[in-house]
Amino acid sequence: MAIDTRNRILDVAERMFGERGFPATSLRDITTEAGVNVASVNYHFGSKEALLTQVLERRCKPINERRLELLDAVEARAGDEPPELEAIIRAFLSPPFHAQRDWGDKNQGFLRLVGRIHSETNEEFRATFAKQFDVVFQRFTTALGHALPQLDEADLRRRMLFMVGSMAFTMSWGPTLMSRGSDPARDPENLLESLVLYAAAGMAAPVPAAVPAMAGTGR
Amino acid sequence: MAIDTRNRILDVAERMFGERGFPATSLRDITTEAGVNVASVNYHFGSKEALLTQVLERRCKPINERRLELLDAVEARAGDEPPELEAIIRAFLSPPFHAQRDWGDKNQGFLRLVGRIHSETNEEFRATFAKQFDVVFQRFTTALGHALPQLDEADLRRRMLFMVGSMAFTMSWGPTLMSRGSDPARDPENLLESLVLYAAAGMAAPVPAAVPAMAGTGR
DNA sequence: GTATGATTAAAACAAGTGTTTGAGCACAGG
DNA sequence: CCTGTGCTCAAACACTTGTTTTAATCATAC
Repeated sequence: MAIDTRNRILDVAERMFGERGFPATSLRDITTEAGVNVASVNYHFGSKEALLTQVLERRCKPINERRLELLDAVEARAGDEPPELEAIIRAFLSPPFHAQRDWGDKNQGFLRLVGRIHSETNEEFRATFAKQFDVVFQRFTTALGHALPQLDEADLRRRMLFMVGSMAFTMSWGPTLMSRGSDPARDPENLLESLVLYAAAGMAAPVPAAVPAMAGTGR
Repeated sequence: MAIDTRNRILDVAERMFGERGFPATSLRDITTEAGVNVASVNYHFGSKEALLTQVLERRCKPINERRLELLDAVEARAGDEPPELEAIIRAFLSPPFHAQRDWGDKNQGFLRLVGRIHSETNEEFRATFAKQFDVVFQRFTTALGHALPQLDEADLRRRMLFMVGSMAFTMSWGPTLMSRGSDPARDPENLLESLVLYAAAGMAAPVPAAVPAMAGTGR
């Protein structure tokens, strides 16, 4: 019964944190819906924040492992050549989207949760959480740098920021905002393909002409 | 003194909502820092949520008005031709970035708040808030549709989602994440230019299922 | 001067928060 | 049988939340 309670809490917490956000979800909301006692959370996890950590780790670990797997494959296939831009981006973006598909619709709230992490937790927690992504981010930065040698490091970092932003936002609100559209727009696979193309084009955009801080834009 | 109290509450609330998020910020946090009584919030604004509305409106209204102004200018300059893609995107993206510059550093928290709105408020509030953007979104959708006739509506909407996502994420966390980088990376003007180029290239990316349109497409 | 209406202040309100407690249960191994 | 151990439960804990109340204060017009 113990492992069962644990998982029921994790499932409900994942969904509710995703739907309402972390601070706006109370432990009683979770435990009531899960049909367990309030004290179970502190018994099994220690605290509300520790519960959030567990919720995130359970899903993020396989996603990030998959990302690295795919990147390994891309780099192996490229040999000594610089790897293909679109393939790198797909290796980065597809695991979370496929996770959504694999876990079924009922767990789609998790992707919203990931999108929220960046804006709902305090700085310390985020720093801890970000460690899970350190190696992933490092590996992909290097790979993208090889595929886009014309970009300096600042440009590369900025564009990765843009890519992560569109990914996080899409995972958070894509399903909701697209729900009044046609069927294909809701299909995660189509959404992913669109995003890959968009990000690849953006990444490969011409480098800015290094504006000396005052070009037009008067106002 | 009344208007003074109001503004002091608005300023502190804007910053704190941006830094910690809406649910995580208590009225007592705000009023203590602002040096006013707790009851002032309910006296002057009615409720915590109404305060958030006021905070947002005070900043968003001029931003959206500026967006429409700039779009008008772009369309007027284009005449009967389809307007230039990059110009449309710049009309959409530059006002919030310039707002950051114009309001000074102490109000930079507001942009984080805007980025957070999409993830920290309940559905009803967001719907109310989104009305402020209805006309803006409609106008820009139309303009982008003219500049990118090869995109069907679903693709266009998806790519606008991506663009808004990278914008929101950048405004939320760009300054934080870039703070350990070099100086130019932190300059809002450079960040904006990078984002415009990135978004323009992404918007103009080849459509997935369509015939491989020849590079350039004349025009 | 006082009267009037707007603004502030301290205090209390009811409800909700995360967490802790200690009694109770089931069930293993002795 | 009894003794632990792992777990669940209702209750209470101390505290914070947004909001309301009531009285005091202020500026201003009569």
